[in-house]
Amino acid sequence: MTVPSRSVGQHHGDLRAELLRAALDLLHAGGVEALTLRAVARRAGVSPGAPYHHFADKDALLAAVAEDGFTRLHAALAAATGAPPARLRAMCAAYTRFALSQPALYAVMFHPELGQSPAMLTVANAALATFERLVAAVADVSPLPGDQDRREAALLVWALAHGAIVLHVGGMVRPLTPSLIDEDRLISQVAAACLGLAASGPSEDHQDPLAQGVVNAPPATLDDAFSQNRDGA
Amino acid sequence: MTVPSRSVGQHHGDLRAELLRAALDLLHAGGVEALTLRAVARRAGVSPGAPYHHFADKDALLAAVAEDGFTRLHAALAAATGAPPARLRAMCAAYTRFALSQPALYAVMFHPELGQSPAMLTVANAALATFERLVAAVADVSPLPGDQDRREAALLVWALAHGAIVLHVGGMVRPLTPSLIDEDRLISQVAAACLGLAASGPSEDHQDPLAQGVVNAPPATLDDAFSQNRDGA
DNA sequence: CCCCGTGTTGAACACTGTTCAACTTGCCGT
DNA sequence: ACGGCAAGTTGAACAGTGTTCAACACGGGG
Repeated sequence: MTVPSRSVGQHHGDLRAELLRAALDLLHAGGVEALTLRAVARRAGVSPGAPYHHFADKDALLAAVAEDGFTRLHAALAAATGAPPARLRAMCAAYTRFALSQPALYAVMFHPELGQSPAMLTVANAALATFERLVAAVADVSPLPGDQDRREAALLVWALAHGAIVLHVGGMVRPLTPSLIDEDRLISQVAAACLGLAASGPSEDHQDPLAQGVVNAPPATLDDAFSQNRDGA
Repeated sequence: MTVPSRSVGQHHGDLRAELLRAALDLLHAGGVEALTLRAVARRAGVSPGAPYHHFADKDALLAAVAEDGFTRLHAALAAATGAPPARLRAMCAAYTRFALSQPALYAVMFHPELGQSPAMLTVANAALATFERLVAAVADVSPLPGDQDRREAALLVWALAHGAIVLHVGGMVRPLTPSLIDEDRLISQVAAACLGLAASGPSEDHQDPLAQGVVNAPPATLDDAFSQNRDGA
């Protein structure tokens, strides 16, 4: 059988990794549309049919690229430190910075009609788990409104960050509000909004140190609306 | 000169509209990747080079499709009625329903590395203006936190809805939390979260009627705020 | 030593977006 | 009423894409 994961290959020493590297280079250089299978093979110095011995499909290559991206995103999120409330802000900043620093990779990761493997979803799930744990930590400080599930709250935090980033890099926001939202401001906006969304319990008793940013909404008390919506569904 | 917008064409009575219609049909039937320029021409019964006399590019066709989509989205948003807080919920529901009922069109509208024309951005801006006015109305009821700009608040509302929808239809959320988020639940979540995000002022004094049905809450008694928003527009 | 299987090639196929010379067709001026 | 003009359309072509496949090279095991 000779498990194929360790067969280093004859001609090029493990071509698979080199293909992934070439794909990332092309993605970083020329965007998503420059990431063609033939160009990847060309850049790796092999024939156009060679990648099919390492990836079943172009989508499989894309999925592998996305998986790698999610791994690095997970690491970037895990590197955000601090006490729970401030850490959520640091995490949102790390997330936004990751996406804005390599938007093409981010697009591949999240626009995956182009390739979406179970392995990729596993890593994506791990990244979400980081968010989820953090939202749970924030919820310990100021409890989540109603009986809102922490995973759903984390999902909403993720959705807000993702939506803001996608609208921004997709060129939707910038022409709408020219020069009003730059990158740093976007980071602050997302971080502040995520904080307000994740932990929207009463907090005027303890002044959080997170209240110093650009916008930073003081949390409110809409718990009843949330909870009443929750039990109805 | 004979302004070309009214030349109905010789062979087919205005082919441009028929091409757009064919594109929408293909989009609805087979998704984004089925929307090929040749297939559009095939479905309209013309040769593959014919569309180039009505659209400069494939991206121009896509942009026209997106523009039409934004027009219909704008109409759907404007059709959401009710007093400000409940109306924001109805609007989120209308938005989510629009996106979920035709996800391929929504993808074309918002993933526009494929075609993005000034006309399309104008219509998109109009749709955002609807959100913005509504957020302003909600802000009149319960003021926005801090000195947060209303346009930015509307953008964040939009970002949250967009992110949740994209993660949902992109298959990111479903496999992560299987069978936990269905469409109705997503609508409720987005609506509730948008409400919490847009108007995060104290609200325990007046029990909002927005806390009941999933969509289309009966109107409340906050018309003054709404009218105040209306005359401003 | 030869054989065998993995890895690779390069040519092929069907398809895409795009261009262009030639042709058709309706409208307008004279 | 007729000829000409310009817009509309065609169908073939080109480059480039994803994908497949018979043939070939090269390593290690008998």
